[in-house]
Amino acid sequence: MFSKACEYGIKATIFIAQKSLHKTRVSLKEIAAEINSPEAFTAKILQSLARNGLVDSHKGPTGGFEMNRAKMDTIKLYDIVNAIDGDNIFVGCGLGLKHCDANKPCPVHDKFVGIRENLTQMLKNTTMYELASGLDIGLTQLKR
Amino acid sequence: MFSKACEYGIKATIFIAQKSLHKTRVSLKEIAAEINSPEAFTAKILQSLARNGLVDSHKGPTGGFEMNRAKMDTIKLYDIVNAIDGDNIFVGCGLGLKHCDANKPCPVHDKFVGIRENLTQMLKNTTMYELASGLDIGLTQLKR
DNA sequence: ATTAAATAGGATAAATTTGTCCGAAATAAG
DNA sequence: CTTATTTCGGACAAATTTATCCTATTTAAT
Repeated sequence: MFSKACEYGIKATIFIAQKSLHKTRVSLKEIAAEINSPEAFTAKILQSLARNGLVDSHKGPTGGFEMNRAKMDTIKLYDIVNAIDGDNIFVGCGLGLKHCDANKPCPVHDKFVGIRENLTQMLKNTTMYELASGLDIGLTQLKR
Repeated sequence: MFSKACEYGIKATIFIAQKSLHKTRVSLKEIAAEINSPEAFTAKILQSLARNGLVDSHKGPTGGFEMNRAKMDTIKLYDIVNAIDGDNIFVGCGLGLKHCDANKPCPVHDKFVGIRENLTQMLKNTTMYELASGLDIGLTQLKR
């Protein structure tokens, strides 16, 4: 459903947010170890998220990644997915047609409308804070 | 959501089924032209679907692909997707974890359960006949 | 039998995604 | 100021997906 890059990006962001709940900055190394992802590849994804303002990064010793509480409430899962995989999953045709809509639908158009809407709304309604909290209290996991 | 191969496979199968409604066999060339797909690549996909018994193929002059009415009613969109892309989209973890379930859920597990179930049920409930009919009466399209 | 038309299948190539390497830039601390 | 630590960013490499090419096999028709 999501690209590998997006999976890593989501997991990394949730972990960063969880640590930020405790005012702790995390390094790339810690992140990659925690979410079990290739370090250099994860770095690329985090750079992109940082450039897009979805996480904050700091260079130098004691540097690393963090996310303030305001962002945790503002930024939705949707924003992470959209930043990494783009909006094709939200708006594109299920069969890859360029011009597919209610007027000129592909054979699966109507079948997909509802599911896509559910997915989009779910992602748009899910805050990073919510995901970080669940992880923080041990309700959810990022490994295995 | 689906791989390119899967998109081509779905479109090709629907077209084959539609033509079979009129007892007409279609060649690879016609299929690729109709669904706007690379011919040789489409051939690979159709070979695989034929090996799996999802479409019937015939060699030689007047040969081509077809699907009898019984299969149209039996075979679901689910079967096509499963044959080409496998079952990861139906059963795999949204974040790619190997061991993610209700007991040890990833942060998005609960959020995805419903959506995934909707998708699976929809694909399992959609027959090739239904899709072929919609195309046949001009309600849907495979191009553009 | 011969021919032509069609799918089957192996080998290969191109494109994209995933992953690695290394030097540059920033910055905290002594 | 120097050093060590960390992210940044470009170039490169590997793996996977997508796409092509060519020959073999099957089969209908003459």
